[in-house]
Amino acid sequence: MLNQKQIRDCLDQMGKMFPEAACELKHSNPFELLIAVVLSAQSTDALVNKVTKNLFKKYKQPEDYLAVSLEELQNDLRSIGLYRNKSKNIRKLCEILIEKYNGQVPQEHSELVKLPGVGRKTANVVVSVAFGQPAIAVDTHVERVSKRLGICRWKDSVLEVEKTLMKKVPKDEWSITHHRMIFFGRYHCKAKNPNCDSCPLLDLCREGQKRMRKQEKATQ
DNA sequence: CTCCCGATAT
DNA sequence: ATATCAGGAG
Repeated sequence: MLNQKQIRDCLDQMGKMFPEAACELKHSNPFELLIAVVLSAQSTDALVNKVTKNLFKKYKQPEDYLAVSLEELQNDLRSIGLYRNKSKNIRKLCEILIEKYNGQVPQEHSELVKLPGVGRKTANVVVSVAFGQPAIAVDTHVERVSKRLGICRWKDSVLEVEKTLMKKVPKDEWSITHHRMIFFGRYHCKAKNPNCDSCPLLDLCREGQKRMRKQEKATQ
């Protein structure tokens, strides 16, 4: 396991590698962000942005999602994948926003997670990105990077990963750290072919060193 | 735990 | 062909 100073070194290096790390889901208000994050489950930002470019022209407020048939919304979301669940969730979610929240996106994490299709990770992204509250959303990248580096244990749940990060990282750095880890995971410490060769964190990374040894063996 | 699911990279 | 993608619900 990495100690406090080693974790600090990791985060600083990630900051140098990706100084511009920020939310890549295109949106112009909290409602659009909420929709985009719900759509992003098990999909990619690039694909979500492609779909929302047209989607947000057609659907500007919660009422607009209820004004069309379920089939029409499904058609508009088809290319994202998981589109049946997502269509149904978004319709119900819009209904609740209108009935309970005056058509606005609630700012409280505890309220957000009550919405269909919104779990802990999605709520964390919304409060952090839309409302500036400190949060660490643990997605597939944050989880993989934390486990490879040894910030947490392999068997830890996503909630345990989040708790560890919240304990090890100062609260005023939660949001930026979360984005740096995402960028590091998405563009460098990738799931398939991580760039261990050119990784400034290699001396700190047990998984990276294991991979390098394996590579060494294979090229003999 | 399984299911939902199309697009993309490898 | 197969793994992976800003997960959530049953």
